[in-house]
Amino acid sequence: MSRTSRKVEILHAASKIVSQKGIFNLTLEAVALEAGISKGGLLYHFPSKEELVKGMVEHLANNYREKIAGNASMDPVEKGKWIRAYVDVTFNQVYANKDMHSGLLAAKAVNSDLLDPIRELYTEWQSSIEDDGIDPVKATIIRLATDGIWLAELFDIYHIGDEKKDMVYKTLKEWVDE
Amino acid sequence: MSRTSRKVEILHAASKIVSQKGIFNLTLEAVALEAGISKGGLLYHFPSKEELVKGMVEHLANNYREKIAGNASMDPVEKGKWIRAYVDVTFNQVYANKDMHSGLLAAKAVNSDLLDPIRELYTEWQSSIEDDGIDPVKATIIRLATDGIWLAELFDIYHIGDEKKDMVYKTLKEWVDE
DNA sequence: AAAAATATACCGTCCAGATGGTATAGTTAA
DNA sequence: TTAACTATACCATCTGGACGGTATATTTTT
Repeated sequence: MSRTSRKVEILHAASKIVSQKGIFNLTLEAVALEAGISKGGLLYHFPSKEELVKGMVEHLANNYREKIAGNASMDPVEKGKWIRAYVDVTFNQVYANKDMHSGLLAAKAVNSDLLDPIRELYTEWQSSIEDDGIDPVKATIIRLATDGIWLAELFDIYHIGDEKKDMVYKTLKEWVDE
Repeated sequence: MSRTSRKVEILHAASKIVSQKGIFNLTLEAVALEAGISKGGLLYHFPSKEELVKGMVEHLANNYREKIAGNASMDPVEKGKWIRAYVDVTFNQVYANKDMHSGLLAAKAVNSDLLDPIRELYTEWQSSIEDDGIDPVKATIIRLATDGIWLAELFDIYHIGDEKKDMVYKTLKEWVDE
């Protein structure tokens, strides 16, 4: 247990650095400092920077997958449960999204192959969503719009206001049930 | 003329490096090599790496703005012309999109403030789109879905197939005219 | 018009500092 | 005692960018 939790602590420290100071400041020393550990200790857990980023991506991919699957499995209505889960989780889980932001940025910068777990996630979700009993094009557009919100937030290029965000959220959910 | 075109050549070289080799390989030496210039010559045109990235962002922001404005101004129908222009340009201008990708990634990595011109772009577009004679929530969702496509492509996390992309495109444009 | 001065557009080298990673010695817990 | 974990010292490499030059075009002065 101690091993696992230490690792997770380190991953959180790494995420924090990426989101607050940018990818270029994701140095081993900075991560060690933020995690309250020595550089040697950090390298004991993650033998290279690439392994560290790989760990970030895998961790967040697993979390996200579980969260969406859990949400879908608790939905009383079968039709459209996956797209509803995707929309709900993505709109409302702000904290998890920030992890996603950091992981994506770090992986894209360090080595694009590290994004594979996320690609798998998306492939899974896309097929669940298309096989969800509602019009697949409409479902895809709903998913894309949801992605548009969090990806624009990731880059800080456009932050939708709270009221407008709410209206978009409601409209998208209505479309699922139409 | 020679000054301007040299600068643009350098910016293209920088974009190419970012898109092909990632942000960590955007070094002054690599850009100089790709642009067929010496490091000293590069630094003559862009006195620091930050200035180089700033140049990338400003260049692509201006190009994009002109392209969308041009498209909107040539639309015979007033109602919905901005959202139509946004959808058309974003779906169809693949080359310009790649520049956008590189510029965003570089700016986000080097210094978030460099993204300001892109933020302005989005603010302008958003207000044009909302003041375009069609339901603003619907228009916003159409824009978000469009963003979702190119931002997912930016990260290589999800590439929509051509036929599906076409169907999404058609559906979005129908919604504009409904 | 000739000479002098200045500006523009480059080039290649050098270096301090930062960084990823190794080696190694020490500590704690089972 | 052993395995899990931590801390420190160290090294080789890379990078931004400062710097000193060169060549050519343009302007100013005489």
